[in-house]
Amino acid sequence: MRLTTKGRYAVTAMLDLALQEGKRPVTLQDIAVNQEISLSYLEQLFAKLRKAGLVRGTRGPGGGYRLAKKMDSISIAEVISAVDEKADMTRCGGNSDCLDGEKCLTHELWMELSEKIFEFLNAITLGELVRRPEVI
Amino acid sequence: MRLTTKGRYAVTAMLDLALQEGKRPVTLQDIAVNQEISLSYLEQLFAKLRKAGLVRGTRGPGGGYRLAKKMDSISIAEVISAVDEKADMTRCGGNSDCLDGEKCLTHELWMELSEKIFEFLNAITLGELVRRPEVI
DNA sequence: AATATTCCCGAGTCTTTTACTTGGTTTTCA
DNA sequence: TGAAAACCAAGTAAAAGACTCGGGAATATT
Repeated sequence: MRLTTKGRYAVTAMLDLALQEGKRPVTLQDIAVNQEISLSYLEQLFAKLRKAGLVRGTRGPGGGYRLAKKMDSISIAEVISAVDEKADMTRCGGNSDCLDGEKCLTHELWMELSEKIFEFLNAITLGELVRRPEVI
Repeated sequence: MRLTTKGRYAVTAMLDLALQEGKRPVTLQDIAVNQEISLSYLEQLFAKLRKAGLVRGTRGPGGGYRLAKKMDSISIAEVISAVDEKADMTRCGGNSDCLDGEKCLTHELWMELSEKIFEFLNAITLGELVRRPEVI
């Protein structure tokens, strides 16, 4: 579970969609201005979000993006892992027997922590975030 | 609160130190082999950890690094923020009035989430991680 | 039908961050 | 004295992040 600006862009954009839910679909142009980010880069992020089944785009004038699922069934972890290709952070691939058993103990600990972070972010939905306060 | 491989290296290394606490100090050479990372890069990370007052190094043969504080008073968040220079993830600097008030609402939401993540990682200490299971 | 608006797509480039390399110096133990 | 380690700094290579450009394809409005 990586947590970088890329993930932030995605989450913030999804929050934007969630906030406009029910109204007209949100255009990438709007979000681009909103977040001060390039349109084309956003398109690339949304291509991933779409592939992950999180958003649905409609073309033409008046078109834009909507959430593909209910905002309460979209977790933050889902959004983040949709956009960043997780490049095996452990290098020993979590097989937990890299060279010496002793030596990999710290890796194992990291994996555990990493899992907890995932669970944490997986337990928060867009819906909950939008319905503040007392998010968590 | 960024969460990247750099932070992972730092946390894993600190866990290593915590596990060896009481024994001889741990050399960077050991950690370098352990984590399959370059010695010099580790030195750079440890320079930051040292400046943050998290580790203490002793030179000469038989030397190495030890934790500078009790492992129970070192949080994961502390370790991570020691190594990565947080480059303003929001761009509006959290002043929450970037252009239009409405437009910055999503930023605000992100800030909130970000804070929660920090609190989460700040509540976990090296000590707790080492004394598994049931970390959290 | 024509046009403008939007999503969609891919290839390339610039920038920043990560990670490494090299070549040293200091301290300290044996 | 010599070796083992922390320290330090400057530069380079590799990867990821962010952007640019140039087009398509769908669709609502005129």
